[in-house]
Amino acid sequence: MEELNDLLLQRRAKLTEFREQGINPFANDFSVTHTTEQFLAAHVDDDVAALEGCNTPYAVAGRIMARRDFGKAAFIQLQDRSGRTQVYVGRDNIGEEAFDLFKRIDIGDIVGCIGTPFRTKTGELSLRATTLRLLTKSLLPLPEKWHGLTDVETRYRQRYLDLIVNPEVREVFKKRSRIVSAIRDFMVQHDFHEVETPMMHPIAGGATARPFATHHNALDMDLFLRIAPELYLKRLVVGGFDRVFEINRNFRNEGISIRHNPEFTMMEFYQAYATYEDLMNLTEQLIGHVAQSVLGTLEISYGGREVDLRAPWARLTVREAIVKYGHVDPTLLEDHAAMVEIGKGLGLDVDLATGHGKLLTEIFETVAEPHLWNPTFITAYPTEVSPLSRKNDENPEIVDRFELFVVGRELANAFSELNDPIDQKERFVKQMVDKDAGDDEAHSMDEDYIRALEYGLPPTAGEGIGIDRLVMLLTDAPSIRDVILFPHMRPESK
RNA sequence: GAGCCGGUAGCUCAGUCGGUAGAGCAUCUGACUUUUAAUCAGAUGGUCGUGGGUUCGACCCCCGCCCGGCUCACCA
Repeated sequence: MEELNDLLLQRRAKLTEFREQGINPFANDFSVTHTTEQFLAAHVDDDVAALEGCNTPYAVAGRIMARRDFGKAAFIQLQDRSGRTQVYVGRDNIGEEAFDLFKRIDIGDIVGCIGTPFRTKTGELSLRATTLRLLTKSLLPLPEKWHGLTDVETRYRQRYLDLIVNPEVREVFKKRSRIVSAIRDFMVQHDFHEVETPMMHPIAGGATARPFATHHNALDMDLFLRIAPELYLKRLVVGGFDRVFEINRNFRNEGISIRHNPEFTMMEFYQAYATYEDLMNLTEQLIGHVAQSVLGTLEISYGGREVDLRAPWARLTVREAIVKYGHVDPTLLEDHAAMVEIGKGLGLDVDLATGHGKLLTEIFETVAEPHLWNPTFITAYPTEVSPLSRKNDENPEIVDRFELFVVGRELANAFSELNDPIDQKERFVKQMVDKDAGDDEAHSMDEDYIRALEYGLPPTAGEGIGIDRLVMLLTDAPSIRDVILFPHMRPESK
């Protein structure tokens, strides 16, 4: 048996009372004509006198967020998807019977009001209700009006409550929606074709990460939630979709942090007959377009610091960044023993057996990444850490790849694709060796992908952009949980 | 997975050398027909995350566990 405290019992008692009086506490027959925003916008310029004779009826509906009672009249704040408006409820206007009902209506209840506009003594445009109906009885009390709901655990677990009481949270998610729309608009304008590829993969490929495993009963086969759509999207380029993109979830069975959620949203796109350098230009334009259309500016603020998104963005190689931010003597960059010592000095778990490319990457991440505040493209990644990238024509030790960093975080990863099926097969084979040696993040062999490459993948560049992180940047959110409606949580303890 | 911090009324928070828990808002009762965190008077409301231990006595001290936050590790 569920235990109910006084607050809950009182509301249930009112529910029963309403039913006994023939009032449906979950009515579904109220027609709304306007949002609160439309109502306010219609009369924003009208003064007291102009509204005097205004008999235009407005029917609005929403949740009661506050009420201020004066015996035979009251003001309530009605909240709908567009915002809030104040409604004046007077006994003389709605009648005695309706007013009796109104007196038993709680904050949190959802009501429908029909009325006409007027301005109060203090000048606030309000709705004078002539009809007020209960549409949904709320059985749980809302958080306090002044401090609201701040407990982060409750905010994430009961996002509906967070959304009811915290308008800035609603704004973040509205903005997230506009950001995704702006991205789609941009991609479609640039002749990219949107697709959806499998979320359940027999082989988890396209990235190095531990997957979630699941099982298909009827087929009696193991499947993995995808860690990246990459290999499917490139199959589509083979198929002739020269420009494709997908915005969807990836799943990685790894740690949770302020910037990692087990499921996260990524846009991946592929453009045939383009190089990673073309994608740097496209990325500047894309993020510029999104920021401009959603925020109206390219000069934004994150965590109290200015971020300048205006193109062109800085471009540095991994080695240049190490020299610039790590103050490393450039003549030592290729001296493995010296660099191992520098790595150890930084507290990295490296030794002489560590590959030079991996070593440089780790040093870069430690000394440079946190300083890359304004958008910066980092290029010339070691081949060793880039199994799917095309080797640079002049220097096979590096690949044609960039990563984009903003506010000290990786936001995008892109490269000219490896389209030589023989080279690709060799790299898969090497990964299989690593896997057998115990590296459970190593790539698996994907025979069908090799077959697709054998038909011929045109020269192509591809990129992945972390949508959650982009939203964090553009909404000034400190944690990825603030931009994911239902972030992953352990089950509530009973 | 490790370290640090936290969990007290519906919400936001106090609290004590270890002596049986308090405020504001919400709720309930009453007053009030132009308020803006309305106001005034009164009242109700708690297994102090959970399970042990120490103690005459534990919200407080000790141990285990659960949940969360931050940092680190893995990674995007």
